[in-house]
Amino acid sequence: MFEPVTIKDIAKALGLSTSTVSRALRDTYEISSATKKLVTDYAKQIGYKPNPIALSLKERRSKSIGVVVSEVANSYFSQAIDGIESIAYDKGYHVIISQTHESYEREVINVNHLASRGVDGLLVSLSSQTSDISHLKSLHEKGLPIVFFDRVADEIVTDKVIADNEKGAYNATSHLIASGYKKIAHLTSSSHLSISIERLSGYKKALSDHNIELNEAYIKYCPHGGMIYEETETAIKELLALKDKPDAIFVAGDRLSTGCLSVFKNLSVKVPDDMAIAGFSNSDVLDLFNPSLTSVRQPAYEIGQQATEMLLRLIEAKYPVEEFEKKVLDTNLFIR
Amino acid sequence: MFEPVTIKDIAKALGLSTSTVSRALRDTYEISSATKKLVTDYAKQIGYKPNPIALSLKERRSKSIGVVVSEVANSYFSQAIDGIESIAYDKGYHVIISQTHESYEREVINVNHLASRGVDGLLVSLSSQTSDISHLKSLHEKGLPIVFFDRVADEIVTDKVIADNEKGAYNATSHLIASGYKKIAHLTSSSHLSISIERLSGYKKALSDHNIELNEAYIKYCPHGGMIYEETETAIKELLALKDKPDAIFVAGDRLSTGCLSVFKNLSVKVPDDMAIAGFSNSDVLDLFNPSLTSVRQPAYEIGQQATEMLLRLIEAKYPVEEFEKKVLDTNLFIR
DNA sequence: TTGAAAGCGCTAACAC
DNA sequence: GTGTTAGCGCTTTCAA
Repeated sequence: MFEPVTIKDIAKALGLSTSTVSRALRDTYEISSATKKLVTDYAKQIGYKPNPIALSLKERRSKSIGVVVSEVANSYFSQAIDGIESIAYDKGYHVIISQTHESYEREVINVNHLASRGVDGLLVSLSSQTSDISHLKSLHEKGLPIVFFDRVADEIVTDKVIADNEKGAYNATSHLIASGYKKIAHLTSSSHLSISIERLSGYKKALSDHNIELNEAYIKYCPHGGMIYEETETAIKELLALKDKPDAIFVAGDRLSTGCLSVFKNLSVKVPDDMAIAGFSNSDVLDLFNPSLTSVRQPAYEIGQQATEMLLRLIEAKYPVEEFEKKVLDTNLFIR
Repeated sequence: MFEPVTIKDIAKALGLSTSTVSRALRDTYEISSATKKLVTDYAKQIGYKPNPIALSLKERRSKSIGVVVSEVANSYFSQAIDGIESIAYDKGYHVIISQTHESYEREVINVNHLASRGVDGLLVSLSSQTSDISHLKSLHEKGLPIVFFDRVADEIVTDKVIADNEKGAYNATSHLIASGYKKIAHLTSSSHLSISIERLSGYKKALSDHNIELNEAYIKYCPHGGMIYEETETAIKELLALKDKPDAIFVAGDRLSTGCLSVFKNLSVKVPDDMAIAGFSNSDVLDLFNPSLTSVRQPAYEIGQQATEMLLRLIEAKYPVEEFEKKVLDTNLFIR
C-alpha cells in the first residue's frame, strides 16, 4: 500500500541510470552540476527519501542505537533518555527505546530484537531480575558495542557510566544520622544489581563511620524494585513489626521511595515523626510531596549523554577499542 | 565488527544452496525432513538469527510500528505506551517510540524518520506546537496507516481514540461548582489542540449548565503545555492579578496540573483555601501530593491498546479500509 | 527434493 | 560525466 519513491523512479523519469541519480543526490564530484540540479530538483519535487533499510543492508550499519531500560515512566530513565537523544540526534543517530519492566525474559527478547534489527550499539541498564547476562555477553563477543549505565554488569569489559551510588547512599544515611536517627533501616531492590550493592555499601559505611552497629534485620530487599506495591508493603510491615523498630529508613530506588511513602500514608505512619525517610529519586515533583522526601538525585541527563558519547566512540572506532572506562558522576542530596 | 551468521554461512558449511537452507528454516513442505533437521540443528548451534533488515527490504514491511508522543516522562503517555506494547508484542510487532518534546519541527523529523525507516504504521499524538499537519497528510495519502490518539487531527480521515475530554472537563468543573466555587478559571495548553478544544468546551458547558457566566479573562493558554515553568507562572500570575480574582481553577493537562501546584506553592497561595484546583492528570503519585489535587484520569493504557488494535487492523487489511471510527473512552474523576 | 537466479533499494567498483 | 553491474541477506519463481 505505502509506496515510497525510489531512486529508480527518478532515474526512469529523467532518463538516467540509477547510479547517476545516486551520485547526483550524494553530491559526488564526477557529476555535472547540470545533472545534479536536475536530479535534486526532481527528487525534492516528488518527495524522494532514501530508504534507510536498503542502506542498512548495504552498509551494515543503521545509524541507530538501542536503549534498554526497565521503564520509561521512571523519572531517572526518562531523563537519561533525554540525555541520550540529545547526543545521538546531534551525531545523526536514531534512538530506539525498549522497556524490560524489570523482567529478565523481556530483557533477553528486547536485546536480541534490537541486535538483529541492526542497531549499531546498545545502551543498557539491566533489569532487576537479570543476573545471567549471557545474552549480552555473546553479542558483545561478536563485536556489538555495548555501554552500560546505571545498572552495570562488571563481567562484561566495556565502558560504563554510573552515579556515585556509594557516596550518595553514604550522604543520605549520614544525613539521617546527623538528624538524630540511630535505628536506620535500608530498603533496596534486587540484591544482585550493581546499584543495590553500591548503595548498600554506602549505607554500611555511613553507619560504621558513625559507630552505629549494623542490624541485618533492618535491610530489606524488594526484587521488583517497587513495581509491586504489595512487595514494598510487606517489607515495610516486617520492619514495623520488629521488636526494635527502626526510626528512619534509607531507600535505594526511585519507585521504592514513592512506594514507601504511599505505604506509610496508607498505614498512617507519620513521616518523619514515626519514621524519617531519605531515598534515591529523580522525580521532579518531589517538592509537592507531603510528607516531604529528602532525596538523592542522580545526574541522569548527563549520565545519558556520557554513555552515548562513549557508545558512539566504540561504534565509530576504526580499530577495536581496548581501553575502557568507568565514569562515576556525583549525586546531589536535597534535604527536605 | 559485528558479524552475524547468515543463511549463506549455513549453506556453505552444509554444502547446500541458500534457497534450500531458507526453505528448510521456514519449514516448507518440499524439503526432506532429513535436510530440515540438519539445517535447523546447525542453525541453532551456531546461533543463526534471520536478518530482519534484509527481510524488511524484501517484504516491504518491518513488523514494527512507530509511536509519536510529546514525552515519555508524562504519565499519560508512558501508560499509553505500555498499552501499545502489550498489544503490539502479542501480535509480533515491535514498537519504536519517539518524542517531540512538544516541538513541531521535531515532530516532522521524527515522523519522516519513522516512515522512511520502514515502520508499517504510525500511532500519533500531536505535539502542542503542531497546527500544520501536512507531514502526516502526505504520508497518509501515500498509504501509510496512521491512527491518532489523544491529540488528534480531524483533517485526516482515519481511526482515532480519545478520552471523553469534554465530559471529563465537565465533571471536574461541575465538581468545583458543587464545592461552592463560582469564579472558576481555566488553564490549558495550546489552543488548537483537539484536547484543548474539547476540554474547553466541557468547561464552558459546565458553567452554562450551572448558570455561571463565562469570563474570557479566566481562560489562559500555555502553548508549551507546562513544559516551561515560566509560562505557567506567568499565566497564573495574570489570573491572580485580575481585579475579580478566580477562586478555583480547572487545569487541562498533566504537566500543567503539577506545574500549577508548584507555582502556587512558590507563590504561597494556599490550596484550596485561596484557590481550589482540579485538573487532568494520570500521575500515580497524586496521593502523595499536599495540597492534594482533584484529578481527571484518562484510561491511558486502554487508549493505547485500542489505538494499536485499530492500527494493526489497518496495517493487515487486505483491501484499503474505507470505514473509520473515533473511539471515545470514559474518564474518571478522583476527588481529593 | 534441491539449485540457480532474480529482485527488494542503494552504493561503489569498473567500464566507456 | 554517465552507464553497467555486482552485492548486502533473504525469499521465491523457475528449472532440474
